[in-house]
Amino acid sequence: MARKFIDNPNACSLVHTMNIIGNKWKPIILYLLSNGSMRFGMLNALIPTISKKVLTNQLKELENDGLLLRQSFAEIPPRVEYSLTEKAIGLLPVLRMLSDWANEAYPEMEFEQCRIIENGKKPAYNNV
Amino acid sequence: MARKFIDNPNACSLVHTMNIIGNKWKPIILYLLSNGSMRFGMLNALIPTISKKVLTNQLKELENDGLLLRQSFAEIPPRVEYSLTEKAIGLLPVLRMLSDWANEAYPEMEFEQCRIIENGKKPAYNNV
DNA sequence: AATAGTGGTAACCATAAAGTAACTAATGGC
DNA sequence: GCCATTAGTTACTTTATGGTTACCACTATT
Repeated sequence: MARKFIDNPNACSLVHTMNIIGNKWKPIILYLLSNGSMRFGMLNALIPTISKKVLTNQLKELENDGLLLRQSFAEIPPRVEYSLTEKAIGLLPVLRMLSDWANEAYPEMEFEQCRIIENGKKPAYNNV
Repeated sequence: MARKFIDNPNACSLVHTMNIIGNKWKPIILYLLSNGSMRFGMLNALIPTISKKVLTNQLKELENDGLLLRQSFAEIPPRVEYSLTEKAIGLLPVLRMLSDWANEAYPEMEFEQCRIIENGKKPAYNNV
């Protein structure tokens, strides 16, 4: 009877990290918040290809995982500010390394602007 | 008329990296290959919760992105060895940081063994 | 003659993730 | 009275991802 799990502590913490940040939008969100807090609408403007529904959802998950602080102000119209927690700040150098790696490993690519999914097709990444 | 792309070089190379390794299986595969080459069947045994179809597919994508070398030997029964390229080796310290981060950020968790999806439910990560 | 062993592939199905459009609450300004 | 504003939510549809089972090729062994 075969094992039904991965039996390796390092692989497992890696899996855990990837479960938290390893998707299409979360690293971008964290990166954009690295210079300070930002409102929902601003995040949506900087990532124009994400839908509001999904952005809401990603922010909620990041908050639940302890990476984001959500501050809601009792104003009309509403104002909500998102900022990084200490946990997330500890991740920033790693994110930086991930992006540096792409620049080194794929020097022929120019990462000026990127589309994130256009018309439901891959590539999720595309130079413009 | 709104932008349809993300206008930030650092975010874009980050997106690119995550498109390459930011999914459920790829970081594990790379990690397992960090000690040397390995056969298809061995990878499958060490990641018992992945299906052959998906493993094949992930290996193919990693090969296409220049992270894996695939060596097929003309033997019966067949033997195929996968190993990391230089590009992938450059990624290992980053993977290590990702896993270290999880250990620091979530000290209450014990990453001994993990299940990767059970019965189609999250959590994708689960202590046993 | 049947079976085991390896690294797949094909057809088909289930689930998860993401997208779209319309809608809401509460207030200020015209 | 009407519209704009913001941060969402809801219901519904589409796309992507992953899983299951069966099958293949080729040889050695029983």
